[in-house]
Amino acid sequence: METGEIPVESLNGGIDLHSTLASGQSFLWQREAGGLFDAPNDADWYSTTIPRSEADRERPEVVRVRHRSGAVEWEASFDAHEAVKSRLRLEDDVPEILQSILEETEDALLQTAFDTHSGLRIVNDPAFPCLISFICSAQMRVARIHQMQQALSKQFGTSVEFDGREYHAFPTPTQLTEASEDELRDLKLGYRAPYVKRTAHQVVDEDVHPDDFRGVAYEDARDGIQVFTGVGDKVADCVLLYSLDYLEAVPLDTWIQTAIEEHYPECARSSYSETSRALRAAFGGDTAGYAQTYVFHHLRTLDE
DNA sequence: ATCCAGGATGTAT
DNA sequence: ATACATCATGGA
Repeated sequence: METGEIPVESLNGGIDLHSTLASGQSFLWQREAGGLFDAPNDADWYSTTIPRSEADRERPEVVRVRHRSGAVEWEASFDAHEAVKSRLRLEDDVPEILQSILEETEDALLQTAFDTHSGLRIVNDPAFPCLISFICSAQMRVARIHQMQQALSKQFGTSVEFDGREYHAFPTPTQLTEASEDELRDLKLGYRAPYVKRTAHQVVDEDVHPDDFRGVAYEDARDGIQVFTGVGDKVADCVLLYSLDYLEAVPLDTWIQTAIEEHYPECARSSYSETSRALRAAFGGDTAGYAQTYVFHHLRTLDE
């Protein structure tokens, strides 16, 4: 086992692992003790797997992290320093980003969301698992989306032992093509089962991968990634924001639509694309996704 | 029971 | 382009 720590407390605004990993951005982490959505304990470890390479079925790597005295501590099956920095976007200067957003829009909701959830960061998930996660997200609650991804991993992913425990990698595209629609429905994917199966086949048979859109102009990438079955504007934005490095993406889900009605009615337009442009501008442009993610998490947790 | 959850698809207009 | 029904599932 390799270990390390990455200082984050005063650097780039620190991190709240629970807010970051259980706020409906990523569905690929779990808590070592207890359910991901149970009340958090300060010293909890959060674990996930990392594909070793593009090749299918190679033994995946395992990493776990916790927040300790001003640092992210990690333990892993490999030297995970760069992977942890990348997966948690530890190089984002979050205070600078949030302050920059507030300079453009002096807004009580944003201010409250930023203050209430200090340490919330945007994640950087691997693209295919992120794509499947958000295809499954349609009309589903956060906890159940997470449950579905864990079920997919246990059923179809490669299992690997680390530090005496068994972990399950997210299935590769090929592994998912070998799942039948009925098997996917047995995992409670419902009508999303054929979307997942068809998307996996697109990756394998048509040689198109969500990573292919990395670097394409934002709106072109959002349109382009909708070639995958089950991906519309909103899911496309989630994949761009939480996996492909597009911090300007502002997924317009039901919570954000309500927020527009109640807080930003001047941003409402007749199409997703136009509303997205207006809200993106209101949320400070290039890093608008940070504002979106804070508002989403804030509104969704108001009753707690 | 009825409504809703990080919506998308197929079809008709 | 836009409007509508339809698609599973479980919790409130």
